[in-house]
Amino acid sequence: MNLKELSDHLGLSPTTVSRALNGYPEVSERTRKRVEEAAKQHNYSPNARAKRLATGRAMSIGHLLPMSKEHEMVNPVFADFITGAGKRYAEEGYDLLLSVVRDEDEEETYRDLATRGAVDGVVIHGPKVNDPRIALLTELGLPFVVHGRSSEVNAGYNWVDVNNRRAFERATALLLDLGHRRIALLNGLADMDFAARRFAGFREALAARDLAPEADLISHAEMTETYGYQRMQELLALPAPPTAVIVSSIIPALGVRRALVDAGLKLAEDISVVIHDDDLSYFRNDGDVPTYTATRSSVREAGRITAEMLLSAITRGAGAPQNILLEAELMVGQSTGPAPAVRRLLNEG
Amino acid sequence: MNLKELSDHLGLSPTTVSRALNGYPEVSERTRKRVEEAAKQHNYSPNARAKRLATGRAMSIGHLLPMSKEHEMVNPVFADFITGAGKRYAEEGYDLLLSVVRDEDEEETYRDLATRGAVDGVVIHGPKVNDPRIALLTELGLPFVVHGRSSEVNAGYNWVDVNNRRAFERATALLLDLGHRRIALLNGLADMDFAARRFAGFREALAARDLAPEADLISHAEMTETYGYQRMQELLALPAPPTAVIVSSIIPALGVRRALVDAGLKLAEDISVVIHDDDLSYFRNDGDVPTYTATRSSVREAGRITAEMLLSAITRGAGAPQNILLEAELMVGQSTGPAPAVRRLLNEG
DNA sequence: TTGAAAGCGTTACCAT
DNA sequence: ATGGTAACGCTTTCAA
Repeated sequence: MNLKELSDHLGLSPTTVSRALNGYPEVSERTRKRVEEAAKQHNYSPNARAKRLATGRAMSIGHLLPMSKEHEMVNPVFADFITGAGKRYAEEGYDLLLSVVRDEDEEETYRDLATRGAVDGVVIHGPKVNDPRIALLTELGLPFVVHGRSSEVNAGYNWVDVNNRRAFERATALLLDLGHRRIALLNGLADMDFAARRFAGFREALAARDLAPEADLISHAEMTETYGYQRMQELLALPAPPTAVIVSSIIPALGVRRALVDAGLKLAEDISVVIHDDDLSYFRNDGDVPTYTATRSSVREAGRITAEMLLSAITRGAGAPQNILLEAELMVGQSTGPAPAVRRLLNEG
Repeated sequence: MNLKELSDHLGLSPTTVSRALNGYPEVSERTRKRVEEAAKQHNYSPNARAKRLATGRAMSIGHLLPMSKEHEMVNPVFADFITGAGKRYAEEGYDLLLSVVRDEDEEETYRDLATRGAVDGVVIHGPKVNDPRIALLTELGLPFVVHGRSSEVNAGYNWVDVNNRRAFERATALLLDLGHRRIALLNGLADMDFAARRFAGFREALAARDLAPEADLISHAEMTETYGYQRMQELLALPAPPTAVIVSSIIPALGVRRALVDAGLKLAEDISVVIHDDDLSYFRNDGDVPTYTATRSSVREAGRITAEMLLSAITRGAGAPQNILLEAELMVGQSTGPAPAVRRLLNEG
């Protein structure tokens, strides 16, 4: 059933029926009631295709996941994020369009999306330190929000990010306070913005105590379990192994744990491990496993906030760029102990 | 730039330009060339909203993820699957619409999607043993493909599934051949179709040797690391613990490994572990970690195949239901050894 | 408060 | 081979 049929059936004009259904004030309460009931009864909802053409709005939001040729992994955080955002879209009658786009045809895909008018705005995932998509979308005039930031881009733009720098500064400071001096960092790929900010926080905590990061304790790579396993083995083989390790995600942390177990080492006693876990919700450990968890933020809530910001930019117009920085919650578990040498002193004293 | 402007610019009618761009045969080669060049130069692509209304097709496919109130976890396989499917859609000019729908407003969401005409077809994820969505979509006349199956639904419908039954039958048979008799199964939620089929394969392998599954060795739960950890501890505490364990996913398997390590047990020597891993691709272990891997299938390829089937159902009409059963590849690693008692015999002999 | 009619930007039918 | 025009199903402007 379409609008014309429904209005014929009611003995009203399509105009009035449309108005009644879209909450226009100039329609009488009596008519509105009648129309609404008839619509429900005949299971009518306006044809999305016609509505989109008539209003000039796509009523959909694009979520664009970058995927380079070498690194085909999709961030696990994504599923949770999209759940939160999708819910908000649904409330406002928007659809969520998902597109996995390879780096190489990035520009074409974005231009096409804009000129086709398939979306009213997009969310950018996985921003690099210097991400070309921001300039591109600005040029295209397509409203967007970045999930994360792109530090080397100077222009203003909308973003929602978690305070990665601060989270890693606090985690590092925690370990330093426990007496650790050789702290390893297993970070994500160096060109990812979140990884750069985490590294910055790490460096700042050290600098505050006049310490400098040691190159052989720092690594950047895609966050797989294998990475954690192999890297931890390398670290243990160093002349002076670290007494503590900060891991950028739960996935490589699983590998780290395996390497420690293989080496017969005990968490918190022989070595301290701090994990940052945007990802933890995915594992649903219910507070059980990694007791050595350090920080966590609600990924789903971030999705909701991002959606909110984008919808606002679309409906209420661009205005000044909006930025929201979410603070990660610090949780300290039993796998963070004093440095071995420190504990020896404590025991002796 | 829209069609009218482009055609004015070329001194042609919109009709001709549209035909040239859509590959109709009745347009002269010379004109087509001219039109194509002008379109590229002016960065013209037809407005998706207008096209959709004119053709009566949404040119988009919905992917519908169920999410119950209690179990908010999104299957990690999903990201890979959607990448494969999305690529195929893009090739055919279709957009991918993603919707996370809660069980409670399932019916309303589906009806709305159909009457709004927002999609030309949908892919159903995470089917239950008896999934009401199949009857609903059939009634709505919306083309669909199920990723997985719904065993207790008798009507025909399109599906793409991996041979879960066979994979678990083979895994179980492998362990039985190695001499194991007390084999535990850590399965997914009992009402999920994939879990039911895996259990069926497990039972069949036992039955083929006149063995029956033992209730205290079987468990069904959401596949978290915690589940693997706690369940493995329960199993080890049994009067007669299992000599082998089959785990339905890599996630709980990580918990199983942790429990074994905690208990001071060695894989393959003290206990055998077989993991089924649709999920493994996500971890990108590059053949390193779980050497105790049993089966694997290419999730991305499954996505592509599913997309292909749905597009065919949409464009070439419904026809007879299509079904594709993908075989899982069996890989046996070093963590599957003979049963402890068996090995003792071998050593003594 | 209601209705008629003009758009939205395509595609597709019918002429030429 | 090309063009005029209706149609797709809504929203929105202008009249009444």
